[in-house]
Order: sequence, then C-alpha cells, then structure tokens
Amino acid sequence: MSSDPSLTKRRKRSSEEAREEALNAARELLLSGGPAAVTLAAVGKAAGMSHGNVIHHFGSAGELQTALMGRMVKDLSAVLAGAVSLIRIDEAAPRQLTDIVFDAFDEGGAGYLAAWIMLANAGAQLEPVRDALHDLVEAVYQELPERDDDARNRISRAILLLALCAFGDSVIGAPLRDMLGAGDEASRELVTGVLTDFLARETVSNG
Amino acid sequence: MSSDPSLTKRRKRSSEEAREEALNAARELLLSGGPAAVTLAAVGKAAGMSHGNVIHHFGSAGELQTALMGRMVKDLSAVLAGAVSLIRIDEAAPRQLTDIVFDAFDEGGAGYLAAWIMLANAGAQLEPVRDALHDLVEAVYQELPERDDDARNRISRAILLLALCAFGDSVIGAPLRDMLGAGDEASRELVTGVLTDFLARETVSNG
DNA sequence: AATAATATTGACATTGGTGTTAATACGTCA
DNA sequence: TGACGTATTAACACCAATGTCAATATTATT
Repeated sequence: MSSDPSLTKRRKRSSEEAREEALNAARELLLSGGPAAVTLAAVGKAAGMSHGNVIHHFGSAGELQTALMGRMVKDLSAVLAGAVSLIRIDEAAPRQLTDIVFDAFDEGGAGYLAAWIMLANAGAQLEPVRDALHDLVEAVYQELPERDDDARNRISRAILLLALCAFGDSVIGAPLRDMLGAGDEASRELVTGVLTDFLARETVSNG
Repeated sequence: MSSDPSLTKRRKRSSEEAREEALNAARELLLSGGPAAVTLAAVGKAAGMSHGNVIHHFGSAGELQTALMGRMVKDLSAVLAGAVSLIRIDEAAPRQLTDIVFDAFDEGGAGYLAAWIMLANAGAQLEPVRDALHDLVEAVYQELPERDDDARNRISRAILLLALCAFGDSVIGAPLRDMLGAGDEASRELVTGVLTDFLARETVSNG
C-alpha cells in the first residue's frame, strides 16, 4: 500500500516554472488577503504543490518574500522602460504619460506591492526602479524642443509628481475618490491637466 | 516563596492609560518594524506590561489592530479638522494647505498606517476621514471670492490631488525623491505650485 | 531500458504568537 | 484598617507557520 500507481498524480515542472507559478500564487494571495495571507502552505496550495516544495525552490519563507519583491520591481521597471519608446511630445502626450505610469502601478498590484515593500522596511528593493525613472525622464527630455538644465529639471519634477500620484491612487485612490465624490478617472484627468502645464510652461514657481 | 514583597514592582494604570500606552507602543513597532513586528508580546514589552495584560485590555490581537487603526484615523481626522480654522485664501494659502495635509500624513506615521490599513483590506476603517475631507473642502470653498458648483468641484479636485501626493510622499516619497535627485522639500514645493494654479484659475482642462 | 538527477511529497520537530486561567498586587472606598 | 474591584502577572495549552528529512515519483540522459 505504500505505492499505488493509480493515485500518483505528481506534476513535475522545471525549476523556473515552479518558481514562476509559486510567485504568481504569492502575488495573488498578497493582493487578495494582505501580507498575512502569504504563507508557505497557502502559496503551495494555490500553486498546486506542497509547502515543502516551495521551501525547496526558494530556500526559506523570507527568500520567497524577497523574490516576490524583486519580481514586482522588475515588472514595474519593465513597463516603464517599455513606455519610453512610446513617448512623443504632442497634444496627447500628457494623458499618454499619465496612463502609462498609472497603469504600471495598477497592473499586477504593483502599487500595493510597493507599499508592502515600504512597510516591510525593504525600500532598498526598489532600487532597480531608479534606472527606469531616469530613462523615462531622459526620453521625455529628448522630445522637448528646447533642452537645457532647467527643462530636464522640470521633467524630473513632473515625473516625481506623476509617480507620487500614480502610487497613491493605486493604493488609496478608490476610497479617497469616493470620499470626495470624484469619478474613477478623476485622478488621471487631474494629473493629465497638471502635466499639460508642466510640459508647456517655461518655468515652475517654487518656494 | 509565593509572595516576596521586595520584588513586587507592579505599576497599576487606569484602563485608559494602559490602552493608550499599548497603542503608542504598537504604533511605534509598526513604523519601525512593519506589521509583522506588532505582536502581543512585543507590544507588551514596549509598554512595560505582560502580553496577557494587552489581551485583557483589548480582548484579542485583532481588536488591538482595529483599535490602532481607529486611533490613527481619529488623529488624522483631528489634524485635518484643526486645520480648517486656519484656512485663509491669500498668497501663502497654497503652501499652508500643503504643509497642513503633508504634515497630517507624516505625523505619527499616518501615511504608513493608512497604507497598512489598505493592505489589510480594512479600507472601511478610513471612513471617518470622509467628514474631515468634506469640511476641508468646504472651508476652502467658503474663502473663495466667487462661489458656484464649478468652484466647489475645483476645490474638491485640488484636495484629492493634495491628499494623493501627501499620502504617496509619506510612504514612498523618500526613495522616489532620491531616485530623481530631488530635495526633501521637492514634493511640497511641487504640490504648492499646482495648488496655486488651481486656486487662481477659472476652470481646469479635463478630458 | 537502466541510470542519474531532481522535483515532489508527507511526516515530523520546532518555534512563536495567541488566548486562557488562577493567583496576586494595587488602588479605592467604606 | 479591611474589603472589594480590577489591573497585572506567570504558567499553561493550543495552533499555525516554518523548516528538516527520508522516501518516492518523474523527467532526462546514455
């Protein structure tokens, strides 16, 4: 009775596949149930494997967490990087930029994951985003008619505001918009309007 | 050996005091170590009491968590409400408004706590903030020279953007500003500039 | 087909957080 | 001062999550 061929239904994935499926399951669990819901047993069950197998592929629960953070940052960076090639400065540019960054923080719950990273004191994990943001600033800058330090500075500030709003909206936007009686698109329209000014005007009043 | 007077140094607080000290300890633990650091034992130790006593005052770990969320929302609402009386529409108003709301999210780690609430799927806990935001919108509105539906709508949008940025900056602002080479005050200066336009201009481009 | 490599599992030990309880110390009030 | 209410504690039981390990199934290789 120790070996019953009819009942054996193991599925053997490659190491990469197993990790990928486990990470997908972990991400969904985090988004649906919060950090506390991401346990080895829960991830294993959702991914169709034993919790011991999850440890086998990641080493420990902490390393699974780190891998999940790394994957999210990688995805977020990739979306931003992919957006760079689409940048064109015309009348539709502000809304396009807004949608790209807002979508980047929405898709796959990147904003939620970023918040989780910050709460877990793992801010250093966000480092790879730095290059993506720099590339984004540079791409917009190169499209400007007049290029100087002030212009680059202006773009940099615009991207900062855009990222802050995109992040904020992805995490707490829904209840906030509801409280203020604003529609689903309110945040994006708002930021689009601000960006339009930023890209059009010469300088920005400060202090 | 069951009673040794020389070693007894119990400190008996009132029920309110005990709860308050425990909540303060819990908040600090959450900010310094993340959600996982908020355990009954840790809270008890930080507050100078046994973990059993924490349960005695809150009923359960979950109720301690709920109480902490409620306390944070109450504090945040109070700061916003207290700001209402200070609102004056003059040249310094935008920066003043910005500082009030940014400080509200910074003080006591309100932004971090709000993010934690959203991650824990407890968004309903934020409900009391609704009134505070409405009052803030109304206060600014009453200071406007021309008052109509469009004006109130404009204020409402401005408060939305302000809240989004204040929240975002409190949680992820530091690393973001660092990535973009912006100074500590960059976010506030940025939002102040936007608010200045919002309060000055007639309408806002949308769509 | 046989062998090697490894993905996979189930059972177990361990740790840590939660919650219970009986006993005890502290403050209040008669 | 003595009694009462309760804040407080230590010790315990319980459970869930983590991690270990030996055995087994599955795929690839020769």
